[in-house]
Amino acid sequence: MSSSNPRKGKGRKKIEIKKIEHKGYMQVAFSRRRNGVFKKASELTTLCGAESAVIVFSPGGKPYSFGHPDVNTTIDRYLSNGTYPMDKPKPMVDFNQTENMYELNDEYIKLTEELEATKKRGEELKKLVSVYAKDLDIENLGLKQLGKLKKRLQGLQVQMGQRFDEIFDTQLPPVDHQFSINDEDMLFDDPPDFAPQANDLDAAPNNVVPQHDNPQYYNFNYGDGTF
Amino acid sequence: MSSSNPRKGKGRKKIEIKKIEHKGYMQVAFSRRRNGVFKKASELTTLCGAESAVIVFSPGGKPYSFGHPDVNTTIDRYLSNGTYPMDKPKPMVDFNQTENMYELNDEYIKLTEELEATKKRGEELKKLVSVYAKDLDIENLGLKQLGKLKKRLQGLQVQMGQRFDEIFDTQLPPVDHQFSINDEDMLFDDPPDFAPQANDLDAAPNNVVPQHDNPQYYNFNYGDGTF
DNA sequence: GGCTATGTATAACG
DNA sequence: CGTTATACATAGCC
Repeated sequence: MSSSNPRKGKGRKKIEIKKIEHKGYMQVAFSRRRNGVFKKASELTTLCGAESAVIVFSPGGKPYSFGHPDVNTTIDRYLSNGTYPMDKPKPMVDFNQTENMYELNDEYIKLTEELEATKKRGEELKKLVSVYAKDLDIENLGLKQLGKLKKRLQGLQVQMGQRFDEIFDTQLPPVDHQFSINDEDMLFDDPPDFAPQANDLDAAPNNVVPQHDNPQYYNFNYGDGTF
Repeated sequence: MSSSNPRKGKGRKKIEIKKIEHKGYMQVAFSRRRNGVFKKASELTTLCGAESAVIVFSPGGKPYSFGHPDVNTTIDRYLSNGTYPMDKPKPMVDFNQTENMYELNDEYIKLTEELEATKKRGEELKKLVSVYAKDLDIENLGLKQLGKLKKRLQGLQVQMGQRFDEIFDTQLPPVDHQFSINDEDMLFDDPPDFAPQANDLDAAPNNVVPQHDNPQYYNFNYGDGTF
C-alpha cells in the first residue's frame, strides 16, 4: 500500500468489521478466522464439556464444519429439541446480558420468518376450508359427494404409490427440512424426529480436497471434535 | 505469591485446555467463551460474507445458537449437501449496540405471541381441512407421513363403503349411475399395498459427510470427567 | 506456511 | 459487573 517505508508495521493492525472487498485478503482472512472459530469452539467444548457444532460456508459456497461429538449429532439434538419445529419452550435468554444479543437476534430472525410462513399457511388453509368445509361430514355425504371424494382418494393413492416407489427406489432420506412450514406432520400426529446419521470418521489426509465426486465438504478432526 | 511481586497477581493467566471441574468457574467460562465464539463467528460472517451457524449445548443441556442468515437456513444448506442460493438479505442487528437489545427483546416477545396465536388458528384450520386437502403436498411427505396418510385413507374407504352400502340399500341406483358397484372393489378391496413397513427407512444412513482427519493439531482430553 | 508486532479475548480479582 | 494484566489470535509481510 505505501511505498516509501521499507519496513512498515509488521504487526497486527486494527481492522474494521466490514466486508473485505479484496478477494485475496478475504480468502486469507476467512481461512484463518474460520480456524480460529473452530479452535475456540473446541476449547469451549473441552473446558465445559459442552456439545457443539459450527458450520461455515465460505464465500465460494464450500461448507466447513466442526463438531463435538460430531456435527450431525449436535444438529440432530438441536433440531429434535424442538427448536426447529419450534414446539418446545426455548431456553430463555437472559435479556439483561449483552452476550445474549446473538441468540436474541437469531431468535428474532427465526420468529419473523416463521410467523410469516405460518400466516401464509393459515391463509391457504382458509381457502381450502372454504371450499371443502361443507363436505366435511362423511356420514351425510350423498352419492355425488362420495364420487368426488372417491376420485380424490384415487388420485391420492396414485400419488402415494409413486411417492413410495420414489423413496424406495432412490433411497431418499425421509428428512424433510420444510416441516416447520409445510407441516404435514401435525396432521398425522407424527413425532418430529430425525434420522440418526451414520457416524463414520475415516482417516483422510488433512488436505482440504474433496473426495471423489462427493459434494465438497471440508471437515477436520480437532481433538475429539470433528473440525 | 510467596515471593515479592510488585505487580499484583492480576491479569490473565494461562489455563490448561481441559475440563474445568470447578462448576462456578466453568459456568463463567462457558458464558464468556460462548459469547466469544459467537462474536468470532459473526465477524467471520461480516468480513467474508459467509453463511454460518453455531450451536452449543451448555453442560446443563441448554441450547444456544448463533447463525447468519439464521441457524436453520445454514443447517438446511449443510444437510442438503451444500447447494443452495446464497444471497439473501436478512435483518441483521448491530451486535455492538446494547441499546438495541431491549428493543429487540420487545419485538421478540410480540413476535412470540403473534406466532402462537397464528399457529393456533392455523392448527384449527388444518384439522378442518385435513382429509380433504387435495392440495396436500404429497411429494414432500416422508415415509412415516405417507404411512399415516395411507391408514387414514383406508379408514375413509371403510366409511365410504359403509356409506355406499347405505345408499344402495335404501334407494335404487340411478339408471345411468356413474359408479358401478364394482367401483367399490377397485377402491376398497385393492388398496395398493405400497410399503413393506416404512418405519425402517428413517434409520437409513444419509450420505455421509466426508471427514478429514487432522491428527497433529491440538490434542486434548475429553470425555471422562463426570459432570 | 512461517514470522512478528499488535489488537483482542479473557482469567483472576475488586 | 468493571478493571487489569496477560495469553492468544491474527493483519501485514516474506
